[in-house]
Amino acid sequence: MKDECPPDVLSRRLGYLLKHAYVAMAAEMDAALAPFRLCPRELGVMAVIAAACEQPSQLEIAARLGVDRTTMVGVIDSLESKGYVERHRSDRDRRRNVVTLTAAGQLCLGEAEVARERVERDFLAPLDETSATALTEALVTLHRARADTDLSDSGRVVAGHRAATAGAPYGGCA
Amino acid sequence: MKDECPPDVLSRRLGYLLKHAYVAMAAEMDAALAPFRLCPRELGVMAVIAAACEQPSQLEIAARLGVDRTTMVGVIDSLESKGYVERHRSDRDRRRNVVTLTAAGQLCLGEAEVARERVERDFLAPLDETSATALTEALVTLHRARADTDLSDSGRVVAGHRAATAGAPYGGCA
DNA sequence: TATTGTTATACTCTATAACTATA
DNA sequence: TATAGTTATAGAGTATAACAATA
Repeated sequence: MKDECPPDVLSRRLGYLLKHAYVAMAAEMDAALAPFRLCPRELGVMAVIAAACEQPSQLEIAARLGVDRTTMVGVIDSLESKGYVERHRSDRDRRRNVVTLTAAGQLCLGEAEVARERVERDFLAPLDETSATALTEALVTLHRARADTDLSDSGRVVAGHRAATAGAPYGGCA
Repeated sequence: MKDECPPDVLSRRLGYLLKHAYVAMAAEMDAALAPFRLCPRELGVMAVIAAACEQPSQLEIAARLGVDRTTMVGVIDSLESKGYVERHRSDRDRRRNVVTLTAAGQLCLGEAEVARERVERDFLAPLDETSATALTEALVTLHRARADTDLSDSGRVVAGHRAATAGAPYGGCA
């Protein structure tokens, strides 16, 4: 087991750090949500539904999460098969599928959100409170800055997102 | 275009923020490295080779980057086809493929690293210097904490990494 | 018997295009 | 003609298992 000469070629690179932070968080979130038969994306869908004033359609949910509408079909299928959501044809516009939480879905959402918050707390546990807050605030600032520039560039919030994620978790190689 | 009622159901969630920060960074890195015919992972491989005291084998490079040795074969194939690296059988142990940078590879690495640093600077541009430093330091702290616990848990640095990334960039749904 | 590199295979996730129905 | 949902297909990326050469 040989040690590296410069103690860290990679662990000072922002891309490397972000990637590994994200992967570690995703793994812990997957594990924490497994008892609820949910993945992080499904929890996100349910949270979006619960937070919306008017009941959102599949397309609106997809847009807010930055996923394709064809992908959303499967996510809703999965949630519906578990009894957490229901599809209803909109009366106003019969093309739209309005998605609502069932009672079981609302109950599950509440418990799963507690689990999610615990994962986030545990994840930040190695940091003191000042650093943890600074990290979160910095990420929020970066997220807002990116949302602004994306909007001014193309009018589409998720522009650039799709291309970057095409089957390539870490950035596809040639 | 309807606005959400609570201004941000998702953008206060740590998982969401980390995911989007990583995806945005990966997209910009991909674009910045494209002129060099490199992807971020390939740049990482070259950086690891350049930083190692003794010339590393494919397996050692793979271990340091946390990727499978079967995946490393293709990465080295790609770099070799571009003339950036060469494979040599180790004299000491003829099973090992020692990977070295070519002159073209060293030149390319130097220029690509400049591009990478520019991407990282641009990415942090929306933050003041204090926040940018705090973000980086927090990520380093979290990374080290995770490396420590992984080591004490199983003796394997990349434990948990593999399972989390199996074909599921954002955490696979059932 | 264990390790390194390699290949082949299967699986997951995503995007693209095409189809249906509604507007 | 355009939009919402759906389906089928193809593509990228990874892990798994099996194999050859070497230790």
